[in-house]
Amino acid sequence: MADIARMTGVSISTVSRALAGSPLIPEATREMIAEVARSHGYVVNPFARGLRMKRTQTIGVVIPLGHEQRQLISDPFFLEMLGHLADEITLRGYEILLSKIVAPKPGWIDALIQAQRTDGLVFIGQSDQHAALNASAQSYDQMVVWGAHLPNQDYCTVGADNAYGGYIATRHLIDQGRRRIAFLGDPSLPEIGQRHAGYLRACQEAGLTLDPRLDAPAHFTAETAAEAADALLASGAEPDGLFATSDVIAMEFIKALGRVGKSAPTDVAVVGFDDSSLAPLVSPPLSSVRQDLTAAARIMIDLLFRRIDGELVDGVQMKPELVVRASSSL
Amino acid sequence: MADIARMTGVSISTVSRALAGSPLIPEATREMIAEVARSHGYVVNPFARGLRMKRTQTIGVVIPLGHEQRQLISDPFFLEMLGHLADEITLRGYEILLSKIVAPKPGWIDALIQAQRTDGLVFIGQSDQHAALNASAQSYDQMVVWGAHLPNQDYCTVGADNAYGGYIATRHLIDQGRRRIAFLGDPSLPEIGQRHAGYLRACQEAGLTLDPRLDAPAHFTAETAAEAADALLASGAEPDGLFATSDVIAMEFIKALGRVGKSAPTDVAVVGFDDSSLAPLVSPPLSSVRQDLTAAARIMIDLLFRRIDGELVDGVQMKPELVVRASSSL
DNA sequence: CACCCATTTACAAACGATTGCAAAATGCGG
DNA sequence: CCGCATTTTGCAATCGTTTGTAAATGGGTG
Repeated sequence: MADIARMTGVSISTVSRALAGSPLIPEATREMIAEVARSHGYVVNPFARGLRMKRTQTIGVVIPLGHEQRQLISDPFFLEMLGHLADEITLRGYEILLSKIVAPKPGWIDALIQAQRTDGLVFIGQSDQHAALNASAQSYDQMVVWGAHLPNQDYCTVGADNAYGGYIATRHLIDQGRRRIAFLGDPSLPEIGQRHAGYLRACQEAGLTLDPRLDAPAHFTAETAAEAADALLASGAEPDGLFATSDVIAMEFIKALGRVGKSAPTDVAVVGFDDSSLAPLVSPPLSSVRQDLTAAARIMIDLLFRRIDGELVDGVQMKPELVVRASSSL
Repeated sequence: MADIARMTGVSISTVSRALAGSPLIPEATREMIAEVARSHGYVVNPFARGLRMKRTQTIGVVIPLGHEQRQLISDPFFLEMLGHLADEITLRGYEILLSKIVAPKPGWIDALIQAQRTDGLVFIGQSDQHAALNASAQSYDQMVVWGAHLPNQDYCTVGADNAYGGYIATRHLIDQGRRRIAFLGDPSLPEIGQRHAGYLRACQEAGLTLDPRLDAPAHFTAETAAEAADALLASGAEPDGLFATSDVIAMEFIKALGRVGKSAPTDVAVVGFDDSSLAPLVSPPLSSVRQDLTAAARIMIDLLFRRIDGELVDGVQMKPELVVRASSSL
């Protein structure tokens, strides 16, 4: 900056003010300085600026993977969400600091905050870190989390109405005449727990008596989902409908069906969750509960910036919708 | 840091040296200081540190999307690569600054460099930015690019041997008795161009005369791929084999086949590229050319750090392998 | 006890910006 | 041509570190 000052014959402070667009600098001087800076490829040093301003112009995007280290790799949901978040953050002239946290240690969120590298944090999913998020939210407001809204929760979440999503998916299966409806997912995760509750409510409303063997835990990775699907089919529970809590799990189940000589939707009608980009591509095309991730990302970043500005805005819950394709209707 | 110095009764410089692990500080003092810092949740301010050291402890990961804005969203390749890169970078104690560049403007790479926010750059793919990469590489060494190695190229690439990949895919189709082998992809992109060359070589070696209608351009997004697939099938070219340059394109083609009452592999044997996580999930399971992304990411980051240390290492080309599944063999 | 060498520690100058305050330049009426 | 109000500009402190250099400390020696 000293160089630019010398070249333009003004002082360093004038250059700084001109480049920052201060009203103290007349337009003519300002343009002249900007032009010299541009032609010499000069840009302000973000570290010096950050040091002085105590602002990083950076948003941290965090992908917490509790026990599911490989989830990131197999589930397109993360990339779709990440892409939309990146667009929204870039749009506001901020940079993105990405953190993939594979085995969270106690205090990991506080470490992220203490590091002072970001002006705010977005978490893509709560994973199994509800308690940690709650603890950190006590003293740090600049964070927004994608996920379920839980009772007694002190952090700001944006997410689909998971219970409703589980309800409409199950309800749709019942409307198709299915009676032995299975569930595949890991209800210990907050979002999945709520989808599970919606599933139970739909079953109860329809007066279905639940065979406990139909209610199977399954993790997010393709491998464990395949095992869970095989186990479900071998259990003798004989499902004729399935609500899977992700598209990847649903697809693994359909493959498992094939292994025992059955198919969807003839033998089992299948509904997934996320309506990820691969749902319409597979065969049979997969019915799925759709969340609007473009809107979700916009809302998350909007809320985050308002929180950064000191406004303690609340979270938002979005209504998902069911997209019916061939996997669930004959 | 001044606070920690006061608490421990030493000077600021001693604290700094202790926390940096300098050999000037005896172990006892050093542990004491570290303990006080830890218990008070103190960590050095990365901006002050970066300002003084001219080191950011950050690697920029860049996803250039030339004209294919939506590619990121539909192709799992990026997430798989990003996940592995993140692991490797985190392992070395560096942070990740993510940039998704949707419509590159002239000078965009230099802007990234000038911004001085990173110690080095990794590009996931060259997109159509070969010239820009070459230009920036003249004066900036700390970058590694995933993609094709081109003649007269001044930047460091890591990538699969695309020509070989195209060759083994096509060769496999020929071995299956197929004679009218189509190509779907956009050869104007460097990587795809090389895969195309491999395809042509395999066809020539087998003495196949190429119907130009079999050689169809197709972009990476699901929508444009679907159009290209429909066009190919409507052209009268009557392919009995297909080499698609991504799994998503291959899956779109298989869907298009279904729309005209045909199927894979009976009517057309299909091979994709990337062996992404969805390839084994779809039906029929998709044959695909596999690149080892775990190893690729490790190599890229390794080369990048050696370049940061001033060692002008060359790029690496990796041998891909064909994974045969049901889509290409009866 | 003075001297010297090795360890430890402290001082102070960068690093590259921003900004409150004061000084200089400008414009304008009298 | 002077004085005053109003722009413009510049000085210098500050942000939180690192690190070269110098000083202090401690423990043998002669």
